[in-house]
Amino acid sequence: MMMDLRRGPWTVEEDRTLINYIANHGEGRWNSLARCAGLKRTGKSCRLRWLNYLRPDVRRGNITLEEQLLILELHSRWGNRWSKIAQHLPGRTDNEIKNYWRTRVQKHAKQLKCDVNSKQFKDTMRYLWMPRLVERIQAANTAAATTTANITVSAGAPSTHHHQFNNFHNNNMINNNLPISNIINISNDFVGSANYTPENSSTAASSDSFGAQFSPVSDLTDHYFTANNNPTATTTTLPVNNNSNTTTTTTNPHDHHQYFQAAPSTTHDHHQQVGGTYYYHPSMSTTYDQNNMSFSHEGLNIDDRFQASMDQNNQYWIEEVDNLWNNVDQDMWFLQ
DNA sequence: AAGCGATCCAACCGCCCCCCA
DNA sequence: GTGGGGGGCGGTTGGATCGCT
Repeated sequence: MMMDLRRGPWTVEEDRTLINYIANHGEGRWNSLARCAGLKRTGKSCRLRWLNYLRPDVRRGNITLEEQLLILELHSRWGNRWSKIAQHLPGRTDNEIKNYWRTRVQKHAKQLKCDVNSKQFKDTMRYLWMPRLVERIQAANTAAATTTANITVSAGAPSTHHHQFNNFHNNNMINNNLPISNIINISNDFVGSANYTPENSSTAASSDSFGAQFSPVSDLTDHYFTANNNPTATTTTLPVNNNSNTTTTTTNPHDHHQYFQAAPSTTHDHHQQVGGTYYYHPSMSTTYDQNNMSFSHEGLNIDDRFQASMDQNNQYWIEEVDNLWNNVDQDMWFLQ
């Protein structure tokens, strides 16, 4: 029997129903899940809503420089294998990466009047944009390293999302004035970061770097993300809904976190992780030596690195993420 | 302030593969 | 072996928002 199925945007009530159901019964078997939860949605719709939006470890906000670099690199290897690429960017969804690629990269290819699949364009990516990214990442980190202590977390890029569950994530990731140590500690999955250091950064786009290759993906990503298994409770304040200015102080987010962790995952891909919240910070964990094609770790521990770079980096990646794509003239010259 | 094109991104679609009865 | 359901994946759409004139 064909029951009337809802389509289009999810309501807060539907979200809540899905979240509660998954918290109690786990995910998977999406069609029966949709039925049993009383959602008038297809299983696919539920799956997508959960994986791309509601699951607690989904990471929102602008794509960082490091993430851009990784996306370019991985895409050059695997093409449009979005889910495969997403596996190497914790908290990012294939959908998000795909959207990023289409809106930024493909748009730029169009501006340059060349095919996104052409060798020309791929060379431009590898030999111009990627070194350019590396430079910017290094510049951001160099500036960040000069920043000193006692930093509290301030809003980086204001989220355009207003949904209560997004606010939940965003509040916990960057928008709360929590001490850094708390932010770090409520993570029990990943604190990911990276720092590419080209051998000769001031001429990274010059001929010296043209032949340089990045290390194999496994090397790259193994070094990108390091685990932090030190969960600690904290408290936060959540907006009640998008149309209201009222807020409510809930149980700590880590309780919520544990709540989600109760639900076992039954999927088999990169979405396997149900529990956990990513607290990623894009800075200064690992240094990539392009000449030796190897990585090395900085001596600082993760808290120090995080503290030292937080403020600066927030500023930098807002300003510089867009600049990557704004040198059309230079790119044109390169193409010729 | 209004109109309008550009941009973003959540959600959907269709195809395909895998697994199990 | 095979048919059907579940689910993964890449491509596309459409509504909301942005930003420029």
